[in-house]
Formats: sequence, structure tokens, C-alpha cells
Amino acid sequence: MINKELKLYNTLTNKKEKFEPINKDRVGMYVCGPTVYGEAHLGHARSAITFDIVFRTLKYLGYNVRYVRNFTDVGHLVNDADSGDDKVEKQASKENKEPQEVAQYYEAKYLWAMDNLNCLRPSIQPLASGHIIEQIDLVKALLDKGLAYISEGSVYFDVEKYDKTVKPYGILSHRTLENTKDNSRTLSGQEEKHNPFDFALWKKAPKEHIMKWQSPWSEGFPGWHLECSAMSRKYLGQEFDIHGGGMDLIFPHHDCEIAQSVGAYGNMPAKYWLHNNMITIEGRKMGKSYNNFITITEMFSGEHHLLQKAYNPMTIRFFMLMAHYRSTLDFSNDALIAAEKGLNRLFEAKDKINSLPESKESSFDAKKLIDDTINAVLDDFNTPIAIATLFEIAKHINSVMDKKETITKEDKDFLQTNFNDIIDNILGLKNDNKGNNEDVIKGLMSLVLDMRKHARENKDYQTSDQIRDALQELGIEIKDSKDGAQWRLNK
RNA sequence: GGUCUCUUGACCGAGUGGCUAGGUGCCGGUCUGCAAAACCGUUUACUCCAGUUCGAAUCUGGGAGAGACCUCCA
Repeated sequence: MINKELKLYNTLTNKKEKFEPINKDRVGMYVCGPTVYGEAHLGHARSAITFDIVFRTLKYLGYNVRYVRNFTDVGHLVNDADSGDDKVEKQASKENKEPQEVAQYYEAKYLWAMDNLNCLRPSIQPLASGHIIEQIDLVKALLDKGLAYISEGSVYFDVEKYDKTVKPYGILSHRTLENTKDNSRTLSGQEEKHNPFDFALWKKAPKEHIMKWQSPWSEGFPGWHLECSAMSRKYLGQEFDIHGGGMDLIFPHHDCEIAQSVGAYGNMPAKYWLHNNMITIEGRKMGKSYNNFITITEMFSGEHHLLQKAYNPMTIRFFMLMAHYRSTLDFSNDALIAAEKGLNRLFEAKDKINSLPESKESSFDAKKLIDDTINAVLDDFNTPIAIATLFEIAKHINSVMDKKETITKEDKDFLQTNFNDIIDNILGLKNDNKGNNEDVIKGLMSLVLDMRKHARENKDYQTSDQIRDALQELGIEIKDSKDGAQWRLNK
């Protein structure tokens, strides 16, 4: 264990707090994952990257972390109670596929994208559809406590009763029930509910609904917030350390989760609630509902009208880490390009450490700079400060290389270990600038063949033969024809 | 309408009551046959108004603008 203090901003208290795990060296973290009815976009990436940093930092500190992130493949209603449609199912009928088919497809795509962004896979990635029994049990527990009621085959959470008899509703978003009452929209089809702000725990499925399960109340499906309460409890226990997600989940999602868990089991599910801010695009939140999102696939390929070019995964990751996770981050090509160049500079410095000339003395305090970097990360995951400090170190590395500064062997070894450790393991930035080799080879070949053609036109057969022979050595066969030269790689 | 947040230089983006954040760009330099790359140096700043203070971009009050949540949402 590394004996350093980690501070994190707790939405519950609106304060930065010292992290003290419930168990000495084990940490449980639950993060709300995506609803798998569409492709992952930059917003999903931000959330995944944010909590990847949390995960990596905790591991760096020596904690044994169990990181749980769910896939929501069922149960999120499109439009409150009035339609009863399920997002996954709706998408399925649109694509003429089985709901499970759609969910699995997007689940795989999501994982592919996050793997590329070098996000470590969570320890457990449960599916909502695989935990119907646990969710039914939770509904039962709430009914037993009298905090839920049955209406027309559906079960609703009695928010008012909970608020009066158990705990104030809305403690995470810091709003009062009075406040919520005043502002709840009156939606159609809510006659089943006692109050408009009550939320569904179990919904009776309309006959055309495909995704449905047997329950004591009706053939139906679980309510919007239930899965996270049920699954976090199953894998992390009744009380765990960190619960995370996007800021847009604070209300109602996380407040409902709290109400369900506290109502059923008596205690707060998590101690620390962490929320990442949104990615914006032209000042607006990026999201499906605004139809202004860029998928990660599009980022990698550059095929989107707002993209000037393709961006590689590490550029995207670095771009996100250059802003603090609790600030909104505005998407722009300029910022991405700036990130790309900056990251390369950092990688170049990293590669140089090994070949630095050693001296008797160091002209700068490597230990302090590394300390500053780590302390920045430990101060509520302040990656922008950490990165700024890494750039400072990079500048020193370059200066030593230019013989304007000096470094001892000891400091050099220290940097080699720690600079790399921070970049590789804490920030999770890896230098895999392999790029698209095929395009490069094609370009190179047309260039080489062009030069050979010129040589032949000038009757410089010595050069043209030299090119052909050298290519032959590399396993590239040249075939001259009337229409020019063709080539083939014999491997 | 209610609750809350934000407003920093050409762009992105940190931050603290007093000391140049950092990146990208621009400009200058080193290097170079020329160029590019690389490296070094430099430059422009805190939405407006009033107040507290020896001193505020940072605290307080007010104005303007933007955004988030209040409905599924990372």
C-alpha cells in the first residue's frame, strides 16, 4: 500500500473529502454503464475514462478493487409511464431484430471502443436482464416495508411515504420533495400512480411487448432504477465505497437508487458519489436526445461532418484528461489536434529518458516533480495539473538531452520508472502510433515505382534494377506490363 | 418557472487572495543545402458594475450571457 491521501469530491456532501474505504484495503466501486441500444459516443467515453482513472488510481495506491459496471439491456422506459416502451426493444423492432441481438451487438461495440481507449475492463459487467430475480426480490422487500404499492399489475415506489418516514427524498441532488412536487411535469397515463413523482419498480407489459418476465404482480419488466440497486448489492454488498456515473444521472436515477436501497435495507448503498460532467458540442450537451453526438467509431474513422480528420484513441483519451472530470468539456477539432501534438511531445520525452547523459548532479528536482504529478491525481483526479507537471518534466528531459541541464543516474532511473508508471499505469496512455500501415505501404510503393519508371525513361537501368532487386529482397514482386508496373507482396 | 453551475489570452484548459499553470497556435532562435520535424525562448488573460482588502481573476452583492437538471440520458 502506498501511504498517500486520496481526496475525492462527493456529490452527496458537495465537498471534497478524504477517501476512507469501508474495509481497510478493499474497495467496491459501482459505475452506471450504458444502455445498449445504440453506439457508444464521446459522452460514454468520458464516463468510462473518468472511472478508469479512478480504478487505476485506487489500484496504484494498492487497494484491491472490485469495479462493477452494468449493461442496461432492459427496462429503461422511453417516456415515463405513458408509452411503456423499452429502449432496447424499440430499437430492436426498428432494426427488425431480437432485443437480445441488438443488446449484444452494441455491448460488443461498446467494449471494443473502450478497449481501444485503453479503459481497463471492470471486474464484473452484469446485465440487467440476468438479474430479474434480484430485482423482483428488491420490489418484494419494498412492498413488505410498505414503501411500494401495486396498481394495475405494476408496482410503484411511494416517494411521499419514504420521504416522510424514512429519509428525505432527493438528498443527492439536494432538492426537497416540495421542490420536486412543484416541478414534476404532469404526463399522460399516470393515473396508476398515487403521485406523479412516484417511480415504477415493476411495469406490467402491454401485450405486444416482447421483453417480459413472470413476477408475482404481472408479466412485465423491471423499472428504470432498479437494476443498479439490485446488482450493486449483489456484487458489492449492502454498503460499498464508490458509486459513479454521469452528472445527468444524479436526478432522478441515483436519488431513486438511494431511495430504493435505503427503503429496502435501511442504509445508504454507497459512501462516495462521483459524477463526471458532460461533453458539449457547440455549447450543448452531447446526447442522443439532441441528436448531436459523435460516436467513437466515427472519431476513429473521421467519418462525421464535424470531424476534420480521424483521431486515434489515445488522442481522444488525452484530450479528455486535459480537462478536469467535473468540468464540461467542449468538443472541437482544434482542441483535439492540440491534444494530439501535445501527447506526441510527451511520448517523445518518455522515449528519451533512457538515453539521457548522466552527470554527478541533477539540475532539477525530479522527485518533487513526480510527487507533484501524483499528488495532482490524488487531489480529486486532477489530471490537467498532473499533465501540466508531466510537460514540465518533459522540458527538463529535453534540456538534459541538449546538455543545458544535468541529471544523475539515480534520478534518471527514478524518472524512467515513475514517469513511465504515471503515463502507462495511472493515466493509461499507451503509445501505439502504428497507424494504418496499409495506406502507408501503398503510398510508398507508388512512390518507389514512380521513381523506377523515371529511371527507366532516362535509360538509367542501373537504378531501376537496383530498385527491383531491393524490392525482391523484401518479398515484393514487380510485374512490368504495357500499362505500367504492378506489385505484389509475397509473404 | 424551480434548483444549480459556468463565463480565463487566437483556441483548448487549470488554478490560488499577493509568486509566468500547461498544451496548441503565432512570432523569434538553434539545427539544416532548402524545407519539414525536433528542441529552446517569447507573446496576448481572467464577462460587466460596485464593495471588502494594503492587495482580487480568486471573497461579497448586483447586472449580462451561456449551460445542466427538473423526462430516457455518460
